[in-house]
Amino acid sequence: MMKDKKSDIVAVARAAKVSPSTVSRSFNHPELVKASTRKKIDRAVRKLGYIRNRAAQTIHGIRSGTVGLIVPTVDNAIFAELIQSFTDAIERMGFTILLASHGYDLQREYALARKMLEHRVDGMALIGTEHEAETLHLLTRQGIPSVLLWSYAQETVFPSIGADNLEVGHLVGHHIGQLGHSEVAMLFPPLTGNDRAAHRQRGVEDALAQFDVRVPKHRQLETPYSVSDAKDAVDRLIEEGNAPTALICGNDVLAWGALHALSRRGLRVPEDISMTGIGDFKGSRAFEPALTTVRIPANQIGAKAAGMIAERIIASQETSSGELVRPELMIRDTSAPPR
Amino acid sequence: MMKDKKSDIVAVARAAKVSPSTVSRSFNHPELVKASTRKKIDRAVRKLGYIRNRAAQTIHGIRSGTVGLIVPTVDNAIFAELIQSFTDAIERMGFTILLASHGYDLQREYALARKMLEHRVDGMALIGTEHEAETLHLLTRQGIPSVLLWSYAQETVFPSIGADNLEVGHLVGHHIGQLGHSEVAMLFPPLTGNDRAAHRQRGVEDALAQFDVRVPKHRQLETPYSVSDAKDAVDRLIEEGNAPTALICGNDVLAWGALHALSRRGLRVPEDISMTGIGDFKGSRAFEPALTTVRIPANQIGAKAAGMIAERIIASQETSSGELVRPELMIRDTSAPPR
DNA sequence: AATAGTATTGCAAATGTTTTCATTTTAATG
DNA sequence: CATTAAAATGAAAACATTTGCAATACTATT
Repeated sequence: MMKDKKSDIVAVARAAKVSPSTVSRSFNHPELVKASTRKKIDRAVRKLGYIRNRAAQTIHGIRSGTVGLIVPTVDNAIFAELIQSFTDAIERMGFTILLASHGYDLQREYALARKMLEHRVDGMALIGTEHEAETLHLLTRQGIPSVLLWSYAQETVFPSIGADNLEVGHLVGHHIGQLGHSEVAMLFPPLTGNDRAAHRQRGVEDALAQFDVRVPKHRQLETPYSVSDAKDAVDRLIEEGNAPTALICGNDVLAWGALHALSRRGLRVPEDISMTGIGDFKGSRAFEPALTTVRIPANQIGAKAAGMIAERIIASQETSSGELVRPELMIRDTSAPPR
Repeated sequence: MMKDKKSDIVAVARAAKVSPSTVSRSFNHPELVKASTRKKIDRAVRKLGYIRNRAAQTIHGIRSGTVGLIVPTVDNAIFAELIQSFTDAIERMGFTILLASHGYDLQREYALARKMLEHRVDGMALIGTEHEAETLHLLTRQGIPSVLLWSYAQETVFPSIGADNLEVGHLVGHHIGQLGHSEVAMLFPPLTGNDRAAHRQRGVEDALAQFDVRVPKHRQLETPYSVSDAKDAVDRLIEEGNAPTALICGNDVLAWGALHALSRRGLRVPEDISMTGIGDFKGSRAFEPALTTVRIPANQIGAKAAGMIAERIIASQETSSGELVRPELMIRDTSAPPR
């Protein structure tokens, strides 16, 4: 309103009758300034409504206090949980998050990473291990502490923390194979630019192959991550009379859609068709019937990644080379032997 | 790696054999520098891997190019869609988003807002109309263009864009009342610090009152936004033999959980119990049975809000005083007259 | 070829902090 | 009360840019 004049550190200094240096110190090294002056300064700050300008600090090579997080999409149960836990943890360490999403377009991811670098983020977190060489190169060249979330791989430039999606896929493939299914269908999202999905699918196929099970082309469904698209796709599959005895879904969201389709068609799960998801998102356990899926602990991954990146930022430690999080097969009510 | 020396604008200038001023200009006012010099500069930039430092620009009163977005939580279908559309739109306008979540704690919201101001965000977006006076005061005093998303109210300090949640609640209440239900239960999230939920519930009660329907205490369920909590709560309600003929849920997530509970209990929807949600999240239409709910167009709200805030930032326009988005009752398969 | 006008460029000041170093104040010691 | 050490403060340089103004280099015109 009125006191909008200008609130820089010198205005505060003037109001408190001290020098700007002292004001600065009272913020950054309070132990170096006398308690009484600190009090004066605090009063002036309050009176003027002064707010520190991090941009001006950042210019001094001081950390900006921000961490960039680039995800494929926010609007998806998968990443929502991950984003939440990551931001919570990173925030607790005093950082603020710069968020952007690229819609599974890795070129776009590069552009976004650049933009974040312009903002001088102290660290970067990306989803998955597959990225443009350009992007990775940019990050290493600028020496930005970075981590890759959600999937794990050994040979990555940056530490990755997450599950091995081949193993994840293997888990469900093996489960279904072992139950004795031979008529299997798969429902996955588009694989390009999505190492998670690609590896999972391969894992499933490899595991199934051990049981001499092949999934024919016409039973390999592909839809975006969307309940209704998944529902429609499965609905069509059933209508065509191609119903398998087991349907393996690339993630829980797709499985939910598929479950709805079967429900509408009057097919019983798991009696008529077995179904598996991947992710164990919130809600999958509560689904009726409870979904058999693979648990990938997003919370844990987010929190650990945050800790790891903060560590790398603060201590410049090159230490940890990532962490493999083990997925867990959650056998619930949607999978059973074929009749 | 090696070329890590230091890449400031003067290094670029040196490499291109021009003055720093010219380099700066070639970024900010390219039309003022000769094409050939621009080319030289570009080459130097590329060679050195120079990345602009927005912090240093921001110090000149130039916009930081960031917008703060503070939400109650990310990990929720409700906000996920909103965040996605808002960030997409705001990004398209050249801004980057600073994201934080306060977990329905408005004191925390204040602290987060402050932190964002330290980063000199160009604008702020908050969810809902209920906030600490402190927060609002802070924002106005600093003259930060701000908008309130998701719910609409007239008397707000900042323009709000969203639905009138009284109306939203009224819509479902009226629908259920008109169908002839008198044994009604409600399932809502905690109301404190959540104007959306509070208004909706009041709207429902008001509408029901017109049909002389009262919802007794023991049929007013409260759980956090969680499918499984909702499921458990409804499960308990049924078990106690208090089954109503209609269950009004504060949002779709809760309705999903409730639907699962009924499914498990073998109750048929809508034959035995009618059910309504609020929000029309992705997946509600595909649910089996398809959920009767109130559509609040998150995409639209997010995009419009982004436009509005960008406008206020760029043109300093005080113009638009917000926008009321009309909710739409989506009657689908979960509501019917009581038997 | 000289002139005027315009297009480019550079210089230097300014932006809001932090930090090093020097100076002043305060407290402790003899 | 003088002396010394420690504590507190201030002055000025530094950080990476932008920008107003002045200087220089072109271009077209006569």
